[in-house]
Amino acid sequence: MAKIQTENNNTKKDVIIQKAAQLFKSNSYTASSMRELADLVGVEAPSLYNHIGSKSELLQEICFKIGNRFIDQVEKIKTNELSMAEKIESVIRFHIEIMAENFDEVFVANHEWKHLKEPFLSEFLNIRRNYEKTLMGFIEQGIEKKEIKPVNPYVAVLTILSAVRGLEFWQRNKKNVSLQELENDMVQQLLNGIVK
Amino acid sequence: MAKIQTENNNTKKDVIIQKAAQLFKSNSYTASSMRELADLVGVEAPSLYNHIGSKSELLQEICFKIGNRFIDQVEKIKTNELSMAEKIESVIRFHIEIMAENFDEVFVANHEWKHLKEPFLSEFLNIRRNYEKTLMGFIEQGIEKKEIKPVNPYVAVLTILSAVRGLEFWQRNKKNVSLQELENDMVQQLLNGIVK
DNA sequence: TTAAAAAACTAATATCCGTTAGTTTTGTAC
DNA sequence: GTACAAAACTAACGGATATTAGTTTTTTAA
Repeated sequence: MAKIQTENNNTKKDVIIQKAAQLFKSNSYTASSMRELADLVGVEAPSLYNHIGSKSELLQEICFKIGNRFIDQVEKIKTNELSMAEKIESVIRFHIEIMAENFDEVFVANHEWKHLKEPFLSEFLNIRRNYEKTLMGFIEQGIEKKEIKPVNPYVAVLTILSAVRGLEFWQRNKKNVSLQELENDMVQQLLNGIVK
Repeated sequence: MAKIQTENNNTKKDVIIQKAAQLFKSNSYTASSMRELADLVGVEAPSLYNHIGSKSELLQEICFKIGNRFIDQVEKIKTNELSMAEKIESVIRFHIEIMAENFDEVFVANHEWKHLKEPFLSEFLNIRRNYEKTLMGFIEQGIEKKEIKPVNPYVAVLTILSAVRGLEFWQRNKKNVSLQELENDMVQQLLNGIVK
């Protein structure tokens, strides 16, 4: 009889969620079946339900785990004493770092949130909207303090968030670019541009 | 008996494809059913097959229509006589414009290409890889000519393409920002940065 | 050793999916 | 008007889906 293998302090539910993120990333949420997930976990499909409530619960866990991670980080930055330009730089850097550490989950949260069921969908969108408002606040204050050019804060936040999302396409194992180089170059371009 | 309504020079197939893009965008490709599409078109599901071959053919048409549109534009830019910095600016601008004109199709091509079947999947990835190489060439030549800072071309292209993709989240009808303002601000940030 | 709880299993359910077959209605050309 | 083609329809197929019910095996704790 097969058994779910856990490591460290992970519960069996944690293992299922991690494998779900891996599966949902490579095959999308709706096209992934619980049977495929069970194969990946090494167990029959109905056995999964001893540990989880439903397929959509898996998506919820992934999306909110990642959502909360971003919120925690930005709250820390809110209360520290950096200049606004430095705060924005910090945001770009932790985005890249969270993505590098939780590649599958971030990918799934970014791509599959629309399949969340109510009330989770509304809650997720609400969290995201508030997060964006916080970042827009950084830009606005930076403009007031003459650290930042007088750009449209909405466009600046949209540009930054979209750019860091592009890491999804970064081929981790191809020796093209190291994460460190990528992070530095992206920060440079978004803050200072590429034209001489 | 219901009938598919066409306008201008559109064939009925064109109508189906356009509605499919709309549906796939709001609900993703795999979660969209041919019955839902039929409802949207105003006809019974089997009737669709008088005009199309299969569900996956719809995805192919959408992805390659958009893919070819980008290729055509970049080919024009390749052979004109702008500076490299101006070429890059042109690329950013036509990306934004194509997205604005073909919102649904671009969204679907960006998000659902992974559900293309072979050999179309390989062909699509090949097209995209070549497209990115062309853009990296612009950056490299710009660096040689001292128009562009000595950045990593791969990172620069990744940043630019990801940033313009962010238009997906732009709320067209909310009076936040006009397309013109958005385009100008994004070009400014990607080329010249936001920090004073 | 034994009783209870946890976690696996098999079998099955109702539902939905893309698509085909076969038929009927609608539009077109003489 | 009549013949033909285009495009709609209804009915149905085989297969996949998430999940439940009920049972058996394994682990845990005394």
